[in-house]
Amino acid sequence: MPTERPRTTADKHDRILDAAIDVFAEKGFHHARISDIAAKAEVADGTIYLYFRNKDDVLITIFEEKMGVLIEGLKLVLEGVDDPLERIRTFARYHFKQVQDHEALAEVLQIELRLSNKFLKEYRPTQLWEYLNVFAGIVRDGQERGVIRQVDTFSSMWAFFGALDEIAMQWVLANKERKQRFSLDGSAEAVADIFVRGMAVDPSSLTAVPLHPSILNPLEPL
Amino acid sequence: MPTERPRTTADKHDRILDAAIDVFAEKGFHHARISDIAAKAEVADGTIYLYFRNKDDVLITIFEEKMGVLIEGLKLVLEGVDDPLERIRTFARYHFKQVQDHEALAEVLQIELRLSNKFLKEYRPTQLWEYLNVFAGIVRDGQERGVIRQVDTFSSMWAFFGALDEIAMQWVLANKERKQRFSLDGSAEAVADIFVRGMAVDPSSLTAVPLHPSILNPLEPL
Amino acid sequence: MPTERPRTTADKHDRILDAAIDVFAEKGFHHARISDIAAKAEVADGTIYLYFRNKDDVLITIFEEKMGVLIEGLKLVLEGVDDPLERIRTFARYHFKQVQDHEALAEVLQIELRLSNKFLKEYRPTQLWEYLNVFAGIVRDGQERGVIRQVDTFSSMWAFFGALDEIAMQWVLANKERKQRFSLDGSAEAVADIFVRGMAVDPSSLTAVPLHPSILNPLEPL
Amino acid sequence: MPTERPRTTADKHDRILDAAIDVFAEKGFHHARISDIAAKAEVADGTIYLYFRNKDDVLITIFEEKMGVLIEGLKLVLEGVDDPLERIRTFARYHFKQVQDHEALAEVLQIELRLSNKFLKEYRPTQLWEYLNVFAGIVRDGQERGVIRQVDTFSSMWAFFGALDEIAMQWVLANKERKQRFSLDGSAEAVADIFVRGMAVDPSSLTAVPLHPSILNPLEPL
DNA sequence: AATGAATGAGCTTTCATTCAT
DNA sequence: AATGAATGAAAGCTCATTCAT
Repeated sequence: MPTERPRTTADKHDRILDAAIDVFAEKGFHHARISDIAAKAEVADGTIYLYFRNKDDVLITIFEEKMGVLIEGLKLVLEGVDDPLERIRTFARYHFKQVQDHEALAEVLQIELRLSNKFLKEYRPTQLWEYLNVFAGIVRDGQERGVIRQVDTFSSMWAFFGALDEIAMQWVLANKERKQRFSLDGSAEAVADIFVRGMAVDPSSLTAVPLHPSILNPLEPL
Repeated sequence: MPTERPRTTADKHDRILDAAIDVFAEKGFHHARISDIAAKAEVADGTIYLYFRNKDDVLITIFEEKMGVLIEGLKLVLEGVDDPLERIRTFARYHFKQVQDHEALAEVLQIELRLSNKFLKEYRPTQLWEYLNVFAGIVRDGQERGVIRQVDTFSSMWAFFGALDEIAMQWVLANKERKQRFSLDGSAEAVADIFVRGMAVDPSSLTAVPLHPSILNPLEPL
Repeated sequence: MPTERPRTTADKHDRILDAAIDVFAEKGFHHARISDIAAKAEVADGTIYLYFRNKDDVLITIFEEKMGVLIEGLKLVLEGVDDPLERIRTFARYHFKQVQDHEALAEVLQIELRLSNKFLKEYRPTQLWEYLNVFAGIVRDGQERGVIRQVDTFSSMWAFFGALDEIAMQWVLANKERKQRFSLDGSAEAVADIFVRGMAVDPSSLTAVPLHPSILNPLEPL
Repeated sequence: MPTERPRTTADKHDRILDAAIDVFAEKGFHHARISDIAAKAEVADGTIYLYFRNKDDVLITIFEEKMGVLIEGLKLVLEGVDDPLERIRTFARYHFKQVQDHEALAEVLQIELRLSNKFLKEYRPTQLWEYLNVFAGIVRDGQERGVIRQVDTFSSMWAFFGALDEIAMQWVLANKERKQRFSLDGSAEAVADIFVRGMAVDPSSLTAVPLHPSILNPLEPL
């Protein structure tokens, strides 16, 4: 099976994926050529087909493997937090932290991923569901503990992810100059605050969070 | 300029656009051929280039014109509502109502639009900003009236849109069988409730909204 | 017959031809669009087809009509010259004078005419043969009068025309700056001198023509 | 760079070029399809783009490479001739010999080359200038030796080339039947004789060349 | 006679994928 | 396992020409 990583040359698999992330981020999935990826990974074009079924498979593998790492990391940071409401804030902070730390990957996961019809129409993004399931778990736990309202799990988890995702996309799409005035940290607090208060049983008990304006001129199109 | 509608044959412009919405929704932007659109619109391939510069222009025009209509409609329904918090609920209901009533258009606006690199990387979606500006206006008004907290406008508006958009995408991507068990109406209330409570100055005054589970098996991947 | 000029609107025929000369000269035959010609002639695209069979016909008509005028003019200037050798010089001077006075037309006749496969492979340029026949007549007359050697008529007439044509093409292709340093008048004398001496029975009787260098840096490619 | 010949498959480059010469000669540059050339060269369409940038590049490469060979050959035959006036005759004979020996190539160089706007308006035919420079060199040498008059180098070299070129074109354009009655050898002597006598310091010393009529009915249009 | 909107045939070029070495 | 030359399908766009008005 070509997708399975040959042990002896494990680094080629990763070199191709890393090259693909850069090329996809720079040119977009559809304009990225296999030969671009091959050149950047310093392998022959044909070699890519020893490790991946096709171009779509490269994209999907990026998604699977990188999401796997993200989920691992997410679970790790959540281990250190007990309060369900605080865990929601931690989730939001973690999400934006990863976007900032892995900008090219973020661009691919945010944007280019959607460029693959294969992905949107045939592929079932299992890993995305697992990522969301972590949120659903927090909510269920909070409900059992009586600190989170009986909100609709499906709607709230997709709403939460959609909120994070959309803001991340705005950040990814922002140019350099605008990025400097764009505080993802501020956005993390703002979004988390809305969801925490919106889902808490007793929002009045929450300490007021000072306003962290995420960006100047919020209504000026990018 | 080819994009300008010749007065004498006004309907061809619209016929092409409507055909394009259907074809884009069915095949996706990249797999849709100009000849598919032409055939569905019952015009010659070349005729499309009398009305639009190129394939991208067809997509962008769909966006511009249809978003314009949506914004008009949104403003209209909001005119009948005074309370800022209730206006937020109205916004969410309107958004999902449109998705349900114009499914093919929704699919294009949700998904295919993003397939165009042109759109994401060069085009500035002014109309989207105007759509969001309506939400920002509600928030500012609510803050002046003292019913909405001093939330970060930029983060909250994109979070709100991202939440609506993501749920709408899940609905659009759902198959028939799953769509039947998927209540967008329920989602509208759920999402609106989170944002209203999350941004309200005094959430405790709000009547408890009964849970409308939007979907069964929330965690079963589509 | 569409090529026949309708008497009532004679000017449209000419306006189209003149517009076509300019457009062909500027863009080249193959890159010139019928709509370009129509726009410049201030008529509708379809109108051109009332006067000409097709695009090729426009080019061929330019050739036929304009060559006709050139032949008329050539015969006129030759009427005033008796000596066969001097008539050859007059021919050369006339040829280059026309090129200079009708630059766009020259460009079309020199270059664009050859772009039409129709012209080169199917069309018989009768008018060109008549133009050359004038030269052949001069040669025959000179031979009868005993001042011109028994040269091969066919070779000498095409050689003469080729010499004039090639130099004219270099002038037409030259840019502005180079054209200023390029004396077609000088070239006329130089070429005529070679042919006159080359074909004269008694070249030693000819007065030496002072050198008129036609251009500086003769070997610097255009 | 695709134009650079990969060493391992050297013959494909030449096979494509030779196929292109035949196809261009038969159909003309504009009507020749890449797929025609590919079929004749027995390669895939795409393969052509591994060796050439585009269709224009195929034509230009034909010109560059074949002219290079012609220049080599010209210099070679001239090496064996010392007298400048005789070298001019040798040049003319060589030119027409090549036209006869490489008819398809001649047709492309004569005619189709001019069909490419790229060639005439952007490309600088350096090799053509080098070809002419050989003639200029003969003239300068003859002038130093005192056997050639102080003729204008630029005018005389283009006139000489134009004369050869025009007669070659008439031969190329002639049909089979007419070609049989068309003696390029006779034309070579006739043209050379005019130029030699026209440029010689002392034409009277030259032995009279017997008339070789190049063609019957010189004035009957092809 | 004149218009110009509409037609649709036609073709270069790209690039994911294959496979002989 | 690795290479990279070769393949060939696929489609957006142009523009000469037509014809209803």
